[in-house]
Amino acid sequence: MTEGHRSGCPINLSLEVLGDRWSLIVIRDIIFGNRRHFRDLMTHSQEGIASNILATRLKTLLDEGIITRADDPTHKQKGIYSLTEKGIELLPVLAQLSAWGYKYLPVTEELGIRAKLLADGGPKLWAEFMDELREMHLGIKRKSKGPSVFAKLQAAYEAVVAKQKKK
Amino acid sequence: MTEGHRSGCPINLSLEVLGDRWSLIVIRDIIFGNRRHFRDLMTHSQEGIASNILATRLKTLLDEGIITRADDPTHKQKGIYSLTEKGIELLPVLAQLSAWGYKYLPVTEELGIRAKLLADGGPKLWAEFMDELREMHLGIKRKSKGPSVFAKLQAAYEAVVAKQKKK
DNA sequence: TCCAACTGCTTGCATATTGCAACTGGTTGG
DNA sequence: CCAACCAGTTGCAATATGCAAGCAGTTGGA
Repeated sequence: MTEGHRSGCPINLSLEVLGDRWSLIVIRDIIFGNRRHFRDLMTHSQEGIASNILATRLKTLLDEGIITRADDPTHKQKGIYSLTEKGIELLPVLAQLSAWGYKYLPVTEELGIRAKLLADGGPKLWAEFMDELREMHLGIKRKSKGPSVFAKLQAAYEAVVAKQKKK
Repeated sequence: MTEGHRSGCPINLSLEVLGDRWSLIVIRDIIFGNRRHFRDLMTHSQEGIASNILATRLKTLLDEGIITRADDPTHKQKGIYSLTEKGIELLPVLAQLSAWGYKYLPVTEELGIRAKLLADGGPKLWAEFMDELREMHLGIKRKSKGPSVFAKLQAAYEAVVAKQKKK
């Protein structure tokens, strides 16, 4: 039942899967940056993840059923990584974690804006975003209600960056 | 501003503090098990944390202002660890993480019951619990509304354990 | 008064993980 | 045909983890 696990506690089991400095960073970039390829995740990472670490993380996320990998029809070597429902439901975890970080840690303005919008929007906004993720990653159509949460978060980020450049 | 940090992203900064296999386990035991002493945290841990690891984690949690340490008047060597407001506000993070683990990982019944109750109760229950934690750790009185969330979670856990023994 | 048990840790050492940089084998488009 | 791009792999040094034992002090009971 609990073979190989330290305990059957849900928090512990979650930490055994996600409790390191990189796994949730990868999930974050897939969700908020819509990065779907290996190179994309590696080179556009704010934190500069090393290729071997990215490779091992993607492997364990695959093994855990948090993401899937499909061949990209446009390029024989490219793989497309997608979130599963299990992966999509990590959004509330990321949202709470980012809300806490936003409140208590030295967040930069441009990288904090998404956290602020997510925290202000609350669970209702998260659910809407998760529906968009289901469309993007699982192909499940949703009733579109105007501009997507994804687009709004992205636009807010870019607006802050543009404002900073003017200074 | 961001000295020594990989990036100013709130998720990243949170992971730099909490992103390992043990930090949130310690917070969990303080919150849900009300373990306040070193030995208490060490010997009653479900996962069997080693003393050196516990010591380094407590030190970084102190440095980060997530917990505080006070001398125990009943024993010159004992220290009492308490949560700060910053630590108490990790409850929603733990709640989301445990909800995810409860849904997707091989949780045992007795250790999953708290996750279930927390998930069912939602943010309103979490807020109530956080008020109790403020009373227990910060000495901030609250208007008591009958049995505490802490007690209810503990009772539910013990009921499951008792039921299992009968079998 | 003495001693066993308990207190919060520290130390030494083996093993595992991380992080960096270079490299591999293959694909693609011009 | 070749430079640029693709998803990783490999080797190696530095760091972190995990285990067991030990330490200096405190406490409570006989």
